[in-house]
Amino acid sequence: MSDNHRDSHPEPGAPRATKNFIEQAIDADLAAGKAAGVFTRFPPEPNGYLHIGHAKSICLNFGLAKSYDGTCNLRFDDTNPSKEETEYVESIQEDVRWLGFQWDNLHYASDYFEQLYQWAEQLVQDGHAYVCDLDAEKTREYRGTLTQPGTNSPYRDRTPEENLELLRKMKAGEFPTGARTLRAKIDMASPNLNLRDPVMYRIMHAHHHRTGDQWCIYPMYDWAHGQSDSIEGITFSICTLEFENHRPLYDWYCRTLGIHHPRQIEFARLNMTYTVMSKRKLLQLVKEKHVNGWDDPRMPTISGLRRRGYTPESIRNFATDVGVAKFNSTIDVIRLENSVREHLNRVAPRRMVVFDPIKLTITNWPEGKVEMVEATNNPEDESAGTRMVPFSGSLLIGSDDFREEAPRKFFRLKKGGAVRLRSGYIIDCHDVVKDASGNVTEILCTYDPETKSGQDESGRKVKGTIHWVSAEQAVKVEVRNYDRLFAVENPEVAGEGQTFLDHLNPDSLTVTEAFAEPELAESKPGDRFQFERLGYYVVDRDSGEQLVFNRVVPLRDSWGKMVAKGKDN
RNA sequence: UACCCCGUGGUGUAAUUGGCAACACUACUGAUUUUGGUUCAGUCAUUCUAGGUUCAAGUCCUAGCGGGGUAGCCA
Repeated sequence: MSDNHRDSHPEPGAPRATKNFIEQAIDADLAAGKAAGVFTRFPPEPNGYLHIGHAKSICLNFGLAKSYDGTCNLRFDDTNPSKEETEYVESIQEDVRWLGFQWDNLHYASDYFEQLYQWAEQLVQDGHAYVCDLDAEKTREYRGTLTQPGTNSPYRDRTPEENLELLRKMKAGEFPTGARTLRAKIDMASPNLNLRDPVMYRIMHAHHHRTGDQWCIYPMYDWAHGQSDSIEGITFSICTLEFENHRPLYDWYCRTLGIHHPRQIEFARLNMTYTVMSKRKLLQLVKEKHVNGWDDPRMPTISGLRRRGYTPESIRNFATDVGVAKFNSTIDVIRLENSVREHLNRVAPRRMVVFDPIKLTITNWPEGKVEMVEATNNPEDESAGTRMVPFSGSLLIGSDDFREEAPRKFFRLKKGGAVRLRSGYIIDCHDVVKDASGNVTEILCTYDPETKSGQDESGRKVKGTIHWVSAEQAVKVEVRNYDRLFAVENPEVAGEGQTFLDHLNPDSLTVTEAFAEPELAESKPGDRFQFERLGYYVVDRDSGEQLVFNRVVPLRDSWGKMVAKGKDN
């Protein structure tokens, strides 16, 4: 096992150097014979799209199963028909698969509704559950507060016979929505509010995405989740911290029913800077059209990251990298961006694309001549080979790469200076052409024929290398430069009368036209490239006649940093 | 102010379970470079505080401080 994270490019679930607290707990249980193996599950509610936080949980659950040679199920926690939709069921499966995981079994909590009901009758008959007629408001009043104990429901002491009859009538649809509940009979004075006679079933005359109108009573999370785990033979039920207070109830149900008892272990959910992670807020962003759908490349959803150009491998690496603990931390989004940079640096072919172009004419180039020059596809990977790029006397370069007058530290092209054209020749700038208002419209250079890339024996050295395209052969493309969706580290912190929406970054998307080397015309949606000296880009599915590229993430830019700090001269 | 959980560099995670505080990322320096990318080297800590146990405490004990969670017929 390597202790070096940098050379670990894990397959799904590959082992890491040190064990996290969950693995240590598993080791202990396994050694003590408390668990027969590692059987986990990923249990999303199909009421929204999966996001990067879920990715952490997916990597954890599937990863644990893989490294311990166990199994991991995908189970939809579909116990609330009013929120759940088939659309979400499908997107979730797609996202899990795309991340590189395959579940051993696909289940739905709704598959267990009948079994759950049988167990409910058992609890009723054993005097562990009762039908309560209190409405929602009264139930809350009777529950007490954080500092005061609750009081017993007046319906708490109904006989098992009476309860059974009422429960059957509830199930048969004889009462309206919200009229009654089935509650576990535990302890209204418990300091843990989850144990103050929690509701097991509520009446909802609603259409369920899978069971249709078969049921009008639906189990609550606590009543469904642990039992579903139990039925599936789950041994370690991994969930997030907010369920910690639910564990005593989880245990109570399994113990009281006398069924297989998985161990629930909680870990801290992922928080990340410059984004929001709650399903409610993500839904709001979509519904109010602050973004263009769930898979908008600015969204932290798996589908958004996919469209943004993130690779599954980079997300898996990120998940392993941030680790698992119980401390409520916030991960710097830079780490996510780094993980995709690190991967794409190794695998993305390089291409030259010019933004905000300015014309550059080579005055000593033979009229009309086009020369094909050889360019390296990826200096990090020799097997990626080379490609041919057309070079001519009429070129386009980025206007950022030229200044008529420039400070000492400006290594790019300036009047009277020289620079290498990537994969081409060294050129010397001797003059510029300006329009009436004094703006440079054309740069005039000569090229040095002795300095052709790959066969340069001139010994000439220049400080800068810039990219370019041949004006005639360049392909016009659309570029969508995405940036962070929010302008502040923690959008949740909003001032008086503000919401997280007030922190949306107005510059999260900048669309521009750019000029690409012709090779790029062949690319298809999903293809990823490094635009040399600029960043990583992916072909968007919106591409048609004209290609559309999304910026995954820019390259590190130490020059830009110097400029920002005023250290550029 | 009830109960539960958590406090280790700027960030996140470790520390053979009582034995030299480590790894990664960021930031900053420098080197290399036909991408101001990549790569390489270096720099950055009173382990929340105060006591205690011990030859030895990030780790164990006590008290305090700080952060998070919990009062859905949501999950």
